[in-house]
Amino acid sequence: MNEETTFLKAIGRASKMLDSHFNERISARKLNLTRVQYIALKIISSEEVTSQNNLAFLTSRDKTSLVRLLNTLEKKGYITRKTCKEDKRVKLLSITDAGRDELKKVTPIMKDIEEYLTDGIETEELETTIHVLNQVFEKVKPE
Amino acid sequence: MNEETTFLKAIGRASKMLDSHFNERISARKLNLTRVQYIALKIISSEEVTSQNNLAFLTSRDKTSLVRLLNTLEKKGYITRKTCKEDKRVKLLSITDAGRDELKKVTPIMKDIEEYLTDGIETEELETTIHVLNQVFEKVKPE
DNA sequence: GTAAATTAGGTGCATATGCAACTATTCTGC
DNA sequence: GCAGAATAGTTGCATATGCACCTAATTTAC
Repeated sequence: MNEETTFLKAIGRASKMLDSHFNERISARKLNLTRVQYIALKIISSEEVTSQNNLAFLTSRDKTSLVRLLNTLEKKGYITRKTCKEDKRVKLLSITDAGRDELKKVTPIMKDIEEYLTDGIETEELETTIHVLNQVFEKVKPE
Repeated sequence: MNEETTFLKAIGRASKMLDSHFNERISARKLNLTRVQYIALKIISSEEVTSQNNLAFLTSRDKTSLVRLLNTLEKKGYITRKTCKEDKRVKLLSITDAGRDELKKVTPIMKDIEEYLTDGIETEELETTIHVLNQVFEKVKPE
């Protein structure tokens, strides 16, 4: 075994499997959202007003990544972009009814996955894990 | 806060930050390996013989993803592909001297990152976290 | 022993990601 | 009040990823 990279490997593998598992469940139900699209759409639906840059910050992604992600969501008819009147550089994002419908279908799947993956793990172990992972995030997060 | 997705969110964010942090360190040193390229190259260097399909299995990735990853590594001169004599469908992968040199430069960076990220975390907490993450992996891994 | 199934590797297509460089707009310093 | 700095969004380029489908080689089933 590779002692010095056990921790990084564990994080990377778990994250990768989580993604695969999500995609499997989504495509099995013939739904139409990737994991990142889900994350973005959920934030857009819950925020009062969101700019693309703000969304990039909230998802810890480069703004260029968001541009293309939002192009896809817009093409699917799940969001709209509207130029802000006060600052014409800014585009305000909002979710459409179709987007809200899709979100309503995908959200319980996320919940199922969380339940499935955490089943059999002690509450205390789970809390420790979340705590440690959040420490990792805090240590290297931007800003 | 979003109670039902705390665990998944923590995994996703930590993994994402880990990747960003790796890329920052690599580009700061003007090195020439992405994280996935590093993972693949390391396996190729440590295995006696490796086929592309085996590497896809070992990295939990689709074989098409590996094809293109290996194209890149081959173009960089870090690996070679050789058709297997016993089974002409198979291509055997091996690392070149240039690949070994690059690997030698990147490996300590991975070690540094692991040390940096785990610094200040109790050994017991760390073990719990690795254990929990590996359970997640085992639950949803392929095969 | 040959046809059918399986396997290894590969392409085409769609999505995701980040860096560098760009445009348009707004802010700031003087 | 205008020049230069900063900011929001965008495009070009390179890499990564997986699915559907393809070709070539091997295995199997009869």
